[in-house]
Amino acid sequence: MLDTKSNFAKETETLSPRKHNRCLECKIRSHSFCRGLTDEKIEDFLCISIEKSYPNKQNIFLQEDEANHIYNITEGNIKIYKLLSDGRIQIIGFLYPGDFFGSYKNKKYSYSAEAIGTAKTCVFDVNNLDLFLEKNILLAKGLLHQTSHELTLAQDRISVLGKLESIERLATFILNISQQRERIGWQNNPISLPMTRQDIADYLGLTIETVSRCITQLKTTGVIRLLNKKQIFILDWNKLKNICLA
Amino acid sequence: MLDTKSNFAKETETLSPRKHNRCLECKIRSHSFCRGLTDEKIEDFLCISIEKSYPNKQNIFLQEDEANHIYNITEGNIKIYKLLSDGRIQIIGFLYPGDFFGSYKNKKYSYSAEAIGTAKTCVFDVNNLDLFLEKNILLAKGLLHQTSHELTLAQDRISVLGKLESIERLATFILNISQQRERIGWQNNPISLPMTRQDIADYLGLTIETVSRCITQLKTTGVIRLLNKKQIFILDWNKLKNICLA
DNA sequence: TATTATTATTGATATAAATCAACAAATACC
DNA sequence: GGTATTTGTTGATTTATATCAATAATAATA
Repeated sequence: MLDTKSNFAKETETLSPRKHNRCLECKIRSHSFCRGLTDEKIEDFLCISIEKSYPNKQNIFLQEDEANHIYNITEGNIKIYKLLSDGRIQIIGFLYPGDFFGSYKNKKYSYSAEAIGTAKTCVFDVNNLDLFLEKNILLAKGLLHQTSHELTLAQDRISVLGKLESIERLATFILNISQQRERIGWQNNPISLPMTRQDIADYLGLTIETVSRCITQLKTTGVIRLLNKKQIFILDWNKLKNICLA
Repeated sequence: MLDTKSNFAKETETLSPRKHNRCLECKIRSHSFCRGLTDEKIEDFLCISIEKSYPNKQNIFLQEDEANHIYNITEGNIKIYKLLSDGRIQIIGFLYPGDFFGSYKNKKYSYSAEAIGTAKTCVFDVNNLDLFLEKNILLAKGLLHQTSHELTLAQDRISVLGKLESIERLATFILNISQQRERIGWQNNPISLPMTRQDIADYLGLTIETVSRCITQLKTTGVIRLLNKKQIFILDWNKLKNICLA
Protein backbone atom coordinates (compact mmCIF):
# COMPACT_ATOMS: atom_id res chain seq x y z
CA MET A 1 0.00 0.00 0.00
CA LEU A 2 1.17 3.49 -0.75
CA ASP A 3 2.49 5.75 1.93
CA THR A 4 -0.25 8.31 2.40
CA LYS A 5 1.98 11.00 3.75
CA SER A 6 4.23 11.06 0.68
CA ASN A 7 1.08 10.98 -1.43
CA PHE A 8 -0.14 14.10 0.18
CA ALA A 9 3.22 15.80 -0.07
CA LYS A 10 3.35 15.03 -3.75
CA GLU A 11 0.13 16.77 -4.64
CA THR A 12 1.07 19.98 -2.84
CA GLU A 13 4.58 20.15 -4.18
CA THR A 14 5.55 23.17 -6.22
CA LEU A 15 8.73 24.17 -7.98
CA SER A 16 11.52 24.95 -5.59
CA PRO A 17 11.61 28.74 -5.78
CA ARG A 18 14.77 30.50 -6.79
CA LYS A 19 16.09 33.30 -4.60
CA HIS A 20 15.32 36.28 -6.76
CA ASN A 21 11.55 36.10 -7.15
CA ARG A 22 9.57 33.20 -5.79
CA CYS A 23 6.29 35.06 -6.37
CA LEU A 24 6.63 34.75 -10.14
CA GLU A 25 6.80 30.99 -9.75
CA CYS A 26 4.15 30.71 -7.06
CA LYS A 27 1.45 28.30 -8.15
CA ILE A 28 -1.13 29.56 -5.68
CA ARG A 29 -0.66 33.29 -6.26
CA SER A 30 -3.93 33.64 -8.15
CA HIS A 31 -5.78 32.23 -5.15
CA SER A 32 -3.93 34.19 -2.47
CA PHE A 33 -4.60 37.67 -1.11
CA CYS A 34 -1.74 39.02 -3.22
CA ARG A 35 -3.60 38.12 -6.41
CA GLY A 36 -4.29 41.75 -7.27
CA LEU A 37 -0.63 42.71 -7.62
CA THR A 38 0.96 42.86 -11.07
CA ASP A 39 4.28 41.15 -11.78
CA GLU A 40 5.82 44.60 -11.51
CA LYS A 41 4.35 45.51 -8.13
CA ILE A 42 5.02 42.12 -6.69
CA GLU A 43 8.76 42.82 -6.86
CA ASP A 44 8.52 45.19 -3.90
CA PHE A 45 5.98 43.00 -2.21
CA LEU A 46 8.38 40.08 -2.23
CA CYS A 47 10.76 42.11 -0.06
CA ILE A 48 8.37 42.43 2.86
CA SER A 49 7.91 38.68 3.29
CA ILE A 50 10.07 35.66 3.88
CA GLU A 51 9.39 32.09 2.96
CA LYS A 52 9.24 29.61 5.78
CA SER A 53 8.82 25.84 5.89
CA TYR A 54 7.42 23.76 8.71
CA PRO A 55 7.67 20.01 9.27
CA ASN A 56 4.68 17.88 10.31
CA LYS A 57 3.21 18.78 13.69
CA GLN A 58 5.33 21.87 14.17
CA ASN A 59 3.60 24.85 15.73
CA ILE A 60 3.79 28.06 13.74
CA PHE A 61 2.59 30.02 16.77
CA LEU A 62 0.57 29.50 19.92
CA GLN A 63 -2.65 31.05 21.18
CA GLU A 64 -1.86 34.13 23.29
CA ASP A 65 1.53 34.66 21.64
CA GLU A 66 2.15 38.25 20.70
CA ALA A 67 0.65 38.65 17.24
CA ASN A 68 3.15 40.17 14.82
CA HIS A 69 2.71 38.16 11.66
CA ILE A 70 0.38 37.09 8.93
CA TYR A 71 1.05 33.86 7.09
CA ASN A 72 0.00 32.91 3.61
CA ILE A 73 0.04 29.20 2.84
CA THR A 74 1.80 28.29 -0.38
CA GLU A 75 2.09 24.54 0.10
CA GLY A 76 0.65 21.94 2.44
CA ASN A 77 -1.94 22.24 5.17
CA ILE A 78 -2.28 24.02 8.48
CA LYS A 79 -4.69 23.47 11.30
CA ILE A 80 -5.73 26.34 13.55
CA TYR A 81 -7.20 25.44 16.91
CA LYS A 82 -8.26 26.81 20.26
CA LEU A 83 -7.46 25.32 23.63
CA LEU A 84 -10.01 25.72 26.42
CA SER A 85 -8.73 26.21 29.93
CA ASP A 86 -9.53 22.61 30.88
CA GLY A 87 -7.66 21.13 27.95
CA ARG A 88 -10.52 20.64 25.52
CA ILE A 89 -9.52 21.35 21.93
CA GLN A 90 -11.59 22.82 19.16
CA ILE A 91 -10.11 22.91 15.70
CA ILE A 92 -11.30 26.11 14.07
CA GLY A 93 -10.17 25.25 10.58
CA PHE A 94 -8.03 23.19 8.28
CA LEU A 95 -6.34 25.62 5.96
CA TYR A 96 -5.16 25.09 2.40
CA PRO A 97 -2.77 26.78 -0.03
CA GLY A 98 -4.05 30.30 -0.69
CA ASP A 99 -5.53 30.68 2.79
CA PHE A 100 -3.94 33.09 5.21
CA PHE A 101 -3.88 33.05 8.99
CA GLY A 102 -2.41 34.95 11.91
CA SER A 103 -3.77 38.22 13.14
CA TYR A 104 -4.11 41.46 11.28
CA LYS A 105 -4.71 43.84 14.15
CA ASN A 106 -4.92 42.05 17.48
CA LYS A 107 -2.35 42.06 20.22
CA LYS A 108 -2.44 38.32 20.60
CA TYR A 109 -3.26 35.37 18.40
CA SER A 110 -6.67 33.97 19.31
CA TYR A 111 -5.72 30.47 18.23
CA SER A 112 -2.71 28.19 17.73
CA ALA A 113 -1.47 27.09 14.31
CA GLU A 114 0.24 23.81 13.49
CA ALA A 115 1.49 22.19 10.29
CA ILE A 116 -0.22 19.03 9.05
CA GLY A 117 2.48 17.36 7.03
CA THR A 118 5.14 19.61 5.57
CA ALA A 119 3.85 23.11 4.95
CA LYS A 120 5.28 26.23 3.38
CA THR A 121 4.20 29.80 4.06
CA CYS A 122 5.01 33.39 3.19
CA VAL A 123 5.45 35.30 6.43
CA PHE A 124 4.62 39.01 6.70
CA ASP A 125 5.33 41.40 9.50
CA VAL A 126 1.99 43.10 10.13
CA ASN A 127 3.53 46.55 10.40
CA ASN A 128 5.34 46.23 7.10
CA LEU A 129 2.25 44.80 5.50
CA ASP A 130 0.22 47.68 6.86
CA LEU A 131 2.60 50.21 5.33
CA PHE A 132 2.41 48.36 2.04
CA LEU A 133 -1.38 48.43 2.15
CA GLU A 134 -1.31 52.23 2.24
CA LYS A 135 0.30 52.28 -1.19
CA ASN A 136 -1.58 49.36 -2.69
CA ILE A 137 -5.32 49.46 -2.60
CA LEU A 138 -5.45 46.25 -4.63
CA LEU A 139 -3.62 44.40 -1.90
CA ALA A 140 -5.97 45.82 0.73
CA LYS A 141 -8.89 44.63 -1.35
CA GLY A 142 -7.28 41.24 -1.78
CA LEU A 143 -6.89 40.92 1.96
CA LEU A 144 -10.46 42.08 2.49
CA HIS A 145 -11.70 39.62 -0.09
CA GLN A 146 -9.85 36.73 1.52
CA THR A 147 -11.01 37.71 5.01
CA SER A 148 -14.61 37.90 3.80
CA HIS A 149 -14.22 34.45 2.31
CA GLU A 150 -12.91 33.03 5.57
CA LEU A 151 -15.75 34.74 7.43
CA THR A 152 -18.26 33.04 5.13
CA LEU A 153 -16.63 29.68 5.78
CA ALA A 154 -16.65 30.28 9.54
CA GLN A 155 -20.35 31.15 9.40
CA ASP A 156 -21.06 27.96 7.50
CA ARG A 157 -19.28 26.06 10.22
CA ILE A 158 -21.44 27.71 12.87
CA SER A 159 -24.54 26.14 11.37
CA VAL A 160 -22.82 22.78 10.96
CA LEU A 161 -21.84 22.72 14.64
CA GLY A 162 -25.06 24.26 15.88
CA LYS A 163 -27.62 22.26 13.99
CA LEU A 164 -26.30 19.17 12.20
CA GLU A 165 -26.10 15.67 13.62
CA SER A 166 -22.97 13.59 13.44
CA ILE A 167 -23.50 11.88 10.09
CA GLU A 168 -24.51 15.20 8.52
CA ARG A 169 -21.41 16.89 9.90
CA LEU A 170 -19.12 14.26 8.46
CA ALA A 171 -20.84 14.30 5.06
CA THR A 172 -20.55 18.11 4.97
CA PHE A 173 -16.89 17.86 5.91
CA ILE A 174 -16.16 15.50 3.03
CA LEU A 175 -18.12 17.59 0.56
CA ASN A 176 -16.38 20.77 1.71
CA ILE A 177 -12.94 19.29 1.23
CA SER A 178 -13.77 18.23 -2.28
CA GLN A 179 -15.16 21.71 -3.03
CA GLN A 180 -12.11 23.40 -1.56
CA ARG A 181 -9.87 21.26 -3.75
CA GLU A 182 -11.91 22.14 -6.81
CA ARG A 183 -11.67 25.84 -5.94
CA ILE A 184 -7.89 25.81 -6.19
CA GLY A 185 -7.85 23.55 -9.20
CA TRP A 186 -7.13 20.14 -7.72
CA GLN A 187 -8.97 16.92 -8.51
CA ASN A 188 -12.08 16.72 -6.39
CA ASN A 189 -12.62 13.06 -6.15
CA PRO A 190 -10.40 10.77 -4.42
CA ILE A 191 -9.78 13.20 -1.62
CA SER A 192 -7.07 12.86 0.98
CA LEU A 193 -7.59 13.43 4.67
CA PRO A 194 -4.15 14.49 5.87
CA MET A 195 -5.41 14.91 9.44
CA THR A 196 -6.01 12.17 12.01
CA ARG A 197 -9.46 10.92 13.05
CA GLN A 198 -8.94 12.76 16.33
CA ASP A 199 -8.40 15.98 14.38
CA ILE A 200 -11.59 15.37 12.41
CA ALA A 201 -13.45 14.80 15.68
CA ASP A 202 -12.03 17.99 17.20
CA TYR A 203 -13.01 19.84 14.05
CA LEU A 204 -16.58 18.54 13.93
CA GLY A 205 -17.30 18.77 17.65
CA LEU A 206 -17.57 14.99 17.97
CA THR A 207 -15.53 12.17 19.49
CA ILE A 208 -13.16 9.95 17.59
CA GLU A 209 -15.49 6.99 18.12
CA THR A 210 -18.45 8.80 16.59
CA VAL A 211 -16.35 9.88 13.60
CA SER A 212 -15.23 6.31 13.09
CA ARG A 213 -18.78 5.01 13.27
CA CYS A 214 -19.99 7.63 10.80
CA ILE A 215 -17.25 6.77 8.32
CA THR A 216 -18.26 3.13 8.60
CA GLN A 217 -21.87 4.10 8.01
CA LEU A 218 -21.04 6.08 4.85
CA LYS A 219 -19.00 3.08 3.69
CA THR A 220 -21.70 0.48 4.31
CA THR A 221 -24.39 2.62 2.65
CA GLY A 222 -22.29 2.92 -0.48
CA VAL A 223 -21.68 6.67 -0.27
CA ILE A 224 -17.89 6.46 -0.10
CA ARG A 225 -15.11 3.91 -0.47
CA LEU A 226 -11.92 4.01 1.58
CA LEU A 227 -8.85 3.60 -0.63
CA ASN A 228 -6.88 3.63 2.60
CA LYS A 229 -7.35 5.28 5.97
CA LYS A 230 -6.51 8.69 4.54
CA GLN A 231 -7.96 8.54 1.04
CA ILE A 232 -11.67 8.66 0.38
CA PHE A 233 -13.33 8.00 -2.92
CA ILE A 234 -16.83 9.43 -3.27
CA LEU A 235 -19.07 6.84 -4.92
CA ASP A 236 -22.46 8.54 -4.77
CA TRP A 237 -22.51 12.34 -4.91
CA ASN A 238 -26.28 12.58 -4.70
CA LYS A 239 -26.50 10.50 -1.57
CA LEU A 240 -23.66 12.51 -0.05
CA LYS A 241 -25.29 15.85 -0.83
CA ASN A 242 -28.63 14.66 0.48
CA ILE A 243 -27.13 13.75 3.82
CA CYS A 244 -25.53 17.19 4.20
CA LEU A 245 -28.70 19.17 4.82
CA ALA A 246 -31.26 16.33 4.91
CA MET B 1 -43.35 46.61 35.46
CA LEU B 2 -41.62 48.49 32.70
CA ASP B 3 -42.20 47.58 29.12
CA THR B 4 -38.97 45.92 28.05
CA LYS B 5 -39.32 46.77 24.43
CA SER B 6 -39.46 50.49 24.97
CA ASN B 7 -36.61 50.12 27.40
CA PHE B 8 -34.48 48.62 24.74
CA ALA B 9 -35.50 51.19 22.19
CA LYS B 10 -34.59 53.95 24.58
CA GLU B 11 -31.03 52.90 25.10
CA THR B 12 -30.32 52.64 21.37
CA GLU B 13 -31.95 55.91 20.51
CA THR B 14 -29.82 58.58 18.88
CA LEU B 15 -30.54 62.09 17.75
CA SER B 16 -32.89 62.21 14.83
CA PRO B 17 -30.46 63.02 11.98
CA ARG B 18 -31.00 66.12 9.89
CA LYS B 19 -30.93 65.79 6.12
CA HIS B 20 -27.63 67.48 5.38
CA ASN B 21 -25.17 65.32 7.26
CA ARG B 22 -26.28 62.54 9.54
CA CYS B 23 -22.73 61.18 9.77
CA LEU B 24 -21.61 64.17 11.84
CA GLU B 25 -24.29 63.35 14.37
CA CYS B 26 -23.82 59.59 14.28
CA LYS B 27 -23.16 58.25 17.75
CA ILE B 28 -21.69 54.98 16.59
CA ARG B 29 -19.38 56.37 13.89
CA SER B 30 -16.24 55.75 15.94
CA HIS B 31 -17.15 52.07 16.20
CA SER B 32 -18.19 51.58 12.58
CA PHE B 33 -16.10 50.73 9.52
CA CYS B 34 -16.26 54.39 8.45
CA ARG B 35 -14.32 55.42 11.55
CA GLY B 36 -11.19 56.26 9.55
CA LEU B 37 -12.83 59.01 7.52
CA THR B 38 -12.35 62.63 8.55
CA ASP B 39 -15.31 65.00 8.84
CA GLU B 40 -14.24 66.38 5.50
CA LYS B 41 -14.08 63.08 3.64
CA ILE B 42 -17.27 61.84 5.17
CA GLU B 43 -19.20 64.46 3.21
CA ASP B 44 -18.73 62.50 -0.01
CA PHE B 45 -19.17 59.24 1.81
CA LEU B 46 -22.58 60.28 3.01
CA CYS B 47 -23.73 60.52 -0.61
CA ILE B 48 -23.17 56.87 -1.39
CA SER B 49 -25.42 55.61 1.39
CA ILE B 50 -29.01 56.01 2.44
CA GLU B 51 -30.46 55.65 5.89
CA LYS B 52 -33.10 52.99 6.35
CA SER B 53 -35.27 52.01 9.29
CA TYR B 54 -36.82 48.63 9.95
CA PRO B 55 -39.61 47.71 12.38
CA ASN B 56 -39.45 44.66 14.64
CA LYS B 57 -39.28 41.32 12.81
CA GLN B 58 -38.89 42.86 9.38
CA ASN B 59 -36.51 41.10 7.03
CA ILE B 60 -33.77 43.27 5.57
CA PHE B 61 -32.96 40.58 3.01
CA LEU B 62 -33.25 36.83 2.58
CA GLN B 63 -30.68 34.11 2.09
CA GLU B 64 -30.10 33.54 -1.65
CA ASP B 65 -31.31 37.04 -2.57
CA GLU B 66 -29.04 38.78 -5.03
CA ALA B 67 -26.40 40.49 -2.91
CA ASN B 68 -26.05 44.16 -3.81
CA HIS B 69 -25.78 45.91 -0.48
CA ILE B 70 -23.83 46.29 2.69
CA TYR B 71 -25.56 47.52 5.81
CA ASN B 72 -24.07 49.30 8.77
CA ILE B 73 -26.14 49.27 11.93
CA THR B 74 -26.55 52.65 13.58
CA GLU B 75 -29.34 51.83 16.04
CA GLY B 76 -30.99 48.68 17.34
CA ASN B 77 -30.23 45.03 16.74
CA ILE B 78 -30.24 42.65 13.82
CA LYS B 79 -30.15 38.88 13.74
CA ILE B 80 -28.58 37.05 10.83
CA TYR B 81 -29.56 33.42 10.36
CA LYS B 82 -29.37 30.47 8.04
CA LEU B 83 -32.21 28.18 7.08
CA LEU B 84 -31.43 24.54 6.37
CA SER B 85 -33.38 22.81 3.65
CA ASP B 86 -35.55 20.98 6.17
CA GLY B 87 -36.53 24.13 8.05
CA ARG B 88 -34.01 24.04 10.86
CA ILE B 89 -32.72 27.48 11.77
CA GLN B 90 -29.28 28.50 12.95
CA ILE B 91 -28.79 32.05 14.09
CA ILE B 92 -25.30 33.06 13.01
CA GLY B 93 -25.15 36.24 15.01
CA PHE B 94 -26.92 38.99 16.90
CA LEU B 95 -25.52 42.23 15.58
CA TYR B 96 -25.19 45.56 17.38
CA PRO B 97 -24.68 49.20 16.39
CA GLY B 98 -21.34 49.49 14.62
CA ASP B 99 -21.53 46.00 13.11
CA PHE B 100 -22.04 45.61 9.40
CA PHE B 101 -23.64 42.81 7.44
CA GLY B 102 -24.58 41.88 3.88
CA SER B 103 -22.12 40.65 1.34
CA TYR B 104 -19.06 42.40 0.03
CA LYS B 105 -18.31 40.26 -2.98
CA ASN B 106 -20.66 37.32 -3.30
CA LYS B 107 -23.46 36.91 -5.80
CA LYS B 108 -25.95 35.92 -3.14
CA TYR B 109 -26.41 36.55 0.54
CA SER B 110 -25.44 33.45 2.49
CA TYR B 111 -27.86 34.26 5.30
CA SER B 112 -31.07 36.16 6.05
CA ALA B 113 -31.18 39.33 8.14
CA GLU B 114 -34.05 40.46 10.34
CA ALA B 115 -34.61 43.38 12.71
CA ILE B 116 -34.98 42.68 16.43
CA GLY B 117 -36.98 45.62 17.66
CA THR B 118 -36.71 48.82 15.63
CA ALA B 119 -33.38 49.06 13.85
CA LYS B 120 -31.68 51.69 11.74
CA THR B 121 -28.97 51.11 9.14
CA CYS B 122 -26.87 52.90 6.58
CA VAL B 123 -27.26 51.08 3.27
CA PHE B 124 -24.46 51.00 0.71
CA ASP B 125 -24.54 49.76 -2.84
CA VAL B 126 -21.53 47.45 -3.07
CA ASN B 127 -20.43 48.83 -6.44
CA ASN B 128 -20.48 52.41 -5.21
CA LEU B 129 -18.73 51.39 -2.05
CA ASP B 130 -16.13 49.56 -4.08
CA LEU B 131 -15.43 52.68 -6.13
CA PHE B 132 -15.16 54.71 -2.98
CA LEU B 133 -12.68 52.22 -1.54
CA GLU B 134 -10.35 52.86 -4.47
CA LYS B 135 -9.95 56.44 -3.38
CA ASN B 136 -9.98 55.88 0.37
CA ILE B 137 -7.52 53.46 1.76
CA LEU B 138 -8.65 54.32 5.28
CA LEU B 139 -12.13 53.12 4.50
CA ALA B 140 -10.76 49.90 3.01
CA LYS B 141 -8.76 49.39 6.17
CA GLY B 142 -11.80 50.12 8.29
CA LEU B 143 -13.79 47.52 6.43
CA LEU B 144 -10.93 45.06 6.74
CA HIS B 145 -10.64 45.76 10.42
CA GLN B 146 -14.35 45.23 11.00
CA THR B 147 -14.39 42.05 8.91
CA SER B 148 -11.43 40.68 10.88
CA HIS B 149 -13.26 41.46 14.08
CA GLU B 150 -16.36 39.59 12.91
CA LEU B 151 -14.17 36.68 11.81
CA THR B 152 -12.68 36.50 15.30
CA LEU B 153 -16.16 36.47 16.82
CA ALA B 154 -17.29 33.74 14.42
CA GLN B 155 -14.27 31.65 15.36
CA ASP B 156 -15.07 32.07 19.03
CA ARG B 157 -18.55 30.83 18.32
CA ILE B 158 -17.17 27.77 16.58
CA SER B 159 -15.53 26.63 19.80
CA VAL B 160 -18.64 27.45 21.82
CA LEU B 161 -20.82 25.31 19.56
CA GLY B 162 -18.24 22.60 19.08
CA LYS B 163 -17.08 22.04 22.61
CA LEU B 164 -19.19 23.70 25.32
CA GLU B 165 -22.12 22.15 27.12
CA SER B 166 -25.44 23.94 27.49
CA ILE B 167 -24.80 25.83 30.74
CA GLU B 168 -21.37 26.91 29.48
CA ARG B 169 -22.88 28.15 26.23
CA LEU B 170 -25.46 30.25 28.02
CA ALA B 171 -22.92 31.71 30.44
CA THR B 172 -20.64 32.61 27.51
CA PHE B 173 -23.57 34.20 25.72
CA ILE B 174 -24.38 36.42 28.70
CA LEU B 175 -20.75 37.39 29.19
CA ASN B 176 -20.32 38.18 25.50
CA ILE B 177 -23.32 40.49 25.46
CA SER B 178 -22.01 42.41 28.41
CA GLN B 179 -18.58 42.68 26.75
CA GLN B 180 -20.11 43.82 23.49
CA ARG B 181 -22.02 46.53 25.33
CA GLU B 182 -18.87 47.65 27.06
CA ARG B 183 -17.03 47.80 23.75
CA ILE B 184 -19.43 50.37 22.36
CA GLY B 185 -19.64 52.30 25.60
CA TRP B 186 -22.90 51.07 27.12
CA GLN B 187 -23.42 49.93 30.70
CA ASN B 188 -22.38 46.31 30.98
CA ASN B 189 -24.46 45.16 33.85
CA PRO B 190 -28.08 44.91 33.78
CA ILE B 191 -28.08 43.59 30.22
CA SER B 192 -31.13 43.34 28.04
CA LEU B 193 -31.95 40.33 25.92
CA PRO B 194 -34.02 41.81 23.11
CA MET B 195 -34.37 38.42 21.42
CA THR B 196 -36.77 35.63 22.38
CA ARG B 197 -35.78 32.43 24.18
CA GLN B 198 -36.29 30.60 20.91
CA ASP B 199 -33.77 32.95 19.28
CA ILE B 200 -31.28 32.29 22.05
CA ALA B 201 -31.78 28.56 21.55
CA ASP B 202 -31.28 28.85 17.79
CA TYR B 203 -28.18 30.91 18.43
CA LEU B 204 -26.64 28.49 20.91
CA GLY B 205 -27.55 25.28 19.10
CA LEU B 206 -29.92 24.23 21.90
CA THR B 207 -33.67 23.91 22.39
CA ILE B 208 -35.85 26.49 24.08
CA GLU B 209 -36.43 24.11 27.00
CA THR B 210 -32.73 23.67 27.61
CA VAL B 211 -32.17 27.43 27.50
CA SER B 212 -34.95 27.94 30.00
CA ARG B 213 -33.56 25.30 32.35
CA CYS B 214 -30.07 26.81 32.13
CA ILE B 215 -31.38 30.28 32.95
CA THR B 216 -33.15 28.81 35.96
CA GLN B 217 -29.93 27.09 37.00
CA LEU B 218 -27.94 30.34 36.81
CA LYS B 219 -30.68 32.00 38.84
CA THR B 220 -30.83 29.36 41.57
CA THR B 221 -27.04 29.24 41.91
CA GLY B 222 -26.94 33.00 42.45
CA VAL B 223 -25.03 33.87 39.29
CA ILE B 224 -27.72 36.12 37.83
CA ARG B 225 -31.00 37.74 38.80
CA LEU B 226 -33.86 38.28 36.37
CA LEU B 227 -35.20 41.82 36.57
CA ASN B 228 -37.80 40.67 34.07
CA LYS B 229 -37.81 38.10 31.27
CA LYS B 230 -35.61 40.28 29.11
CA GLN B 231 -33.34 41.97 31.63
CA ILE B 232 -30.54 40.12 33.37
CA PHE B 233 -28.53 41.43 36.27
CA ILE B 234 -25.19 39.69 36.79
CA LEU B 235 -24.70 39.07 40.50
CA ASP B 236 -21.48 37.06 40.52
CA TRP B 237 -18.98 37.79 37.77
CA ASN B 238 -16.45 35.25 39.01
CA LYS B 239 -18.93 32.40 39.02
CA LEU B 240 -20.11 33.44 35.58
CA LYS B 241 -16.61 33.55 34.15
CA ASN B 242 -15.73 30.23 35.72
CA ILE B 243 -18.65 28.52 34.06
CA CYS B 244 -17.68 29.86 30.64
CA LEU B 245 -14.61 27.70 30.13
CA ALA B 246 -14.81 25.51 33.22
C1' DT C 1 11.52 -9.27 11.52
C1' DA C 2 9.99 -8.60 16.03
C1' DT C 3 8.39 -5.11 19.35
C1' DT C 4 6.41 -1.12 20.80
C1' DA C 5 3.63 2.85 20.20
C1' DT C 6 0.17 5.12 17.84
C1' DT C 7 -4.15 5.40 15.52
C1' DA C 8 -8.59 3.44 14.25
C1' DT C 9 -12.58 0.41 14.84
C1' DT C 10 -16.29 -1.86 17.22
C1' DG C 11 -19.22 -3.00 21.28
C1' DA C 12 -21.58 -2.03 25.91
C1' DT C 13 -23.21 1.41 28.90
C1' DA C 14 -24.06 6.11 30.70
C1' DT C 15 -25.62 10.71 30.16
C1' DA C 16 -26.69 15.36 28.49
C1' DA C 17 -29.87 17.29 25.95
C1' DA C 18 -33.88 16.53 22.83
C1' DT C 19 -38.55 15.48 22.61
C1' DC C 20 -43.17 15.16 24.32
C1' DA C 21 -46.52 17.18 27.33
C1' DA C 22 -48.77 20.19 30.56
C1' DC C 23 -49.16 24.48 32.40
C1' DA C 24 -48.01 29.43 33.61
C1' DA C 25 -47.00 34.03 32.42
C1' DA C 26 -46.93 37.78 29.44
C1' DT C 27 -48.67 40.18 25.53
C1' DA C 28 -51.94 41.34 21.93
C1' DC C 29 -56.49 41.97 20.57
C1' DC C 30 -61.34 42.54 20.91
C1' DG D 1 -61.32 44.36 31.21
C1' DG D 2 -61.65 39.93 29.50
C1' DT D 3 -60.26 36.56 25.97
C1' DA D 4 -57.03 34.70 22.76
C1' DT D 5 -52.38 34.15 21.39
C1' DT D 6 -47.74 34.03 22.02
C1' DT D 7 -43.84 33.10 24.86
C1' DG D 8 -41.66 30.89 28.72
C1' DT D 9 -41.20 27.30 32.46
C1' DT D 10 -41.14 22.77 34.50
C1' DG D 11 -41.65 17.66 34.46
C1' DA D 12 -41.39 12.80 32.30
C1' DT D 13 -39.37 10.13 28.81
C1' DT D 14 -36.50 9.13 24.80
C1' DT D 15 -32.47 9.33 22.05
C1' DA D 16 -28.09 10.60 19.97
C1' DT D 17 -23.74 10.79 21.22
C1' DA D 18 -20.27 10.53 24.92
C1' DT D 19 -17.80 7.52 27.73
C1' DC D 20 -15.66 3.26 28.98
C1' DA D 21 -13.48 -0.84 27.35
C1' DA D 22 -11.45 -4.18 24.32
C1' DT D 23 -9.32 -5.23 20.11
C1' DA D 24 -7.42 -4.44 15.46
C1' DA D 25 -4.71 -2.14 12.19
C1' DT D 26 -0.97 0.73 11.07
C1' DA D 27 3.34 3.11 11.75
C1' DA D 28 7.69 3.68 14.20
C1' DT D 29 11.76 1.66 16.26
C1' DA D 30 14.96 -1.65 17.70
